[in-house]
Amino acid sequence: MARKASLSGFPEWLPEERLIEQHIIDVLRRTFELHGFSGIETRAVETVGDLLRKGEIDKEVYAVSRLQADEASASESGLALHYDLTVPFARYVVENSGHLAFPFRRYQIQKCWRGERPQEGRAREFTQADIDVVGDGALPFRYDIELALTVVEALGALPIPDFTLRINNRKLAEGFYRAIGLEDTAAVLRSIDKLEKIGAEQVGSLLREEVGADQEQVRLALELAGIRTPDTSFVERVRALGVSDELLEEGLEELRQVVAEAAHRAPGRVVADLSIARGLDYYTGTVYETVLDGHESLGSICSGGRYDALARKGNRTFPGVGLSIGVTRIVSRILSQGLATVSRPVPTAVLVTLADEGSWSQAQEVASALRVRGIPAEVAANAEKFGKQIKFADRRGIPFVWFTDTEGAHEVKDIRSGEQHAADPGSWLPPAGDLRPIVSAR
RNA sequence: GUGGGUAUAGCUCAGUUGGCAGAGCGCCUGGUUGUGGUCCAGGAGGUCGCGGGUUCAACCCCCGUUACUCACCCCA
Repeated sequence: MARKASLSGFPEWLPEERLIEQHIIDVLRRTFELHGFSGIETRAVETVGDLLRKGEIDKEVYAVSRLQADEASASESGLALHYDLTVPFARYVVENSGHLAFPFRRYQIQKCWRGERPQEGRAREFTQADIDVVGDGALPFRYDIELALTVVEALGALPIPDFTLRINNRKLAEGFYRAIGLEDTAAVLRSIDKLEKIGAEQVGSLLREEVGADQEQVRLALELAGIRTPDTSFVERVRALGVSDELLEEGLEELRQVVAEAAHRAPGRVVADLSIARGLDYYTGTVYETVLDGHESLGSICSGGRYDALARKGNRTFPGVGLSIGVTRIVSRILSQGLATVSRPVPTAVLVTLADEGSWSQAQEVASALRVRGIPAEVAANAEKFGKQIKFADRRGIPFVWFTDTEGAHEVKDIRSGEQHAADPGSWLPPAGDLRPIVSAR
């Protein structure tokens, strides 16, 4: 279950829990690199000016300053911890544009900080795993498809339940709402975004109150948002609403391409969901959101989209498309619901015991001989009774105990089965499943 | 920021009308004198979140406070 942290919202895991988190980070990194994304790390702080440029909510941002602040440290003033990885990446692209080859694809797995009220799945300090592709001036639409397929593969390799990647397109939504006379698309999207949570009727009231929509506009908006298909059949259903608009058509075609290819390459994992809005207003095309099936209340575990101007430098613009995976959100749910298990809680595979106090050095040689072949081993610190040394291993979940008698004969015991036999430190290997802790879905 | 809940042993939790601080699990020791786990016997372990108040007497009642937690908001 989810453990209390000493400070709410700043989770700290036990070793066996951390093994699960590390496994997830390892899987994501491996998948991203298989798809050719380069890893980068950006500093923890940005200037407040850079962070707020995207119009985020400033009260969530943690400011950073020295306790003994003085005027001389003006260059350090106005620093704050980043609350996502997109804004720092945008700055990084601008600063290093001369050294990067575009389109540039990168992954970035780092802590982020937001000063909000914590709950399960929402921490103040959390890890995000981002992938983005950014172009110089233009970025082929095809990347919108590729990014979706990459995260589907990455999430599919994690010890989590089935998930659904829901995809929509901002052009489609904006074109549609504009065509039916709803000009404040941002406000419309904010209301539509609540559809799953509060239901169609309440959203209808919201639309009437917030944007002054009439009966017919509410009907059409709700009809559109109610469309959810695992294939390209959403296109006909949108057309059947009888609304025509140039931007709407463009969005329809883009979404059709993404869903067609995704349905082909990752069947069952992707749906066109025209209710997906995404709060952030810098998205300009494809938008993604991912929920764990049966864990919808947890919220999105992976979301993102296309932005025409991730960054600007002089008269150059850098369009991008990217997704963020909420590592901490996923880990906290895995732990609270026991969705995954680890085969043992420590890295150690073998405890090398001591027959007497004088054999410590010899035991270290045994351990070294094992480590050379990649077998994690540790040596007992004292020549306690064997019963105690075995118990030491048992409590920690170390599966094997090594004995060397005074004549130098070696034996290894599997303390789960109790089996014990002669073994050679230079050639013995544990079963493959016991070499390292293994994380698996329950 | 708004509203609800909780706080007692390492962990999970009892604690009656206000009357000596409890259980299970875990831990330590011994039985078993250098091969654990089961069993038996014994043992250690507490600022009852913190600060006030009422009372002969407070874990219990009252006030305040802090932390945790759930929901709203928002999001990964």
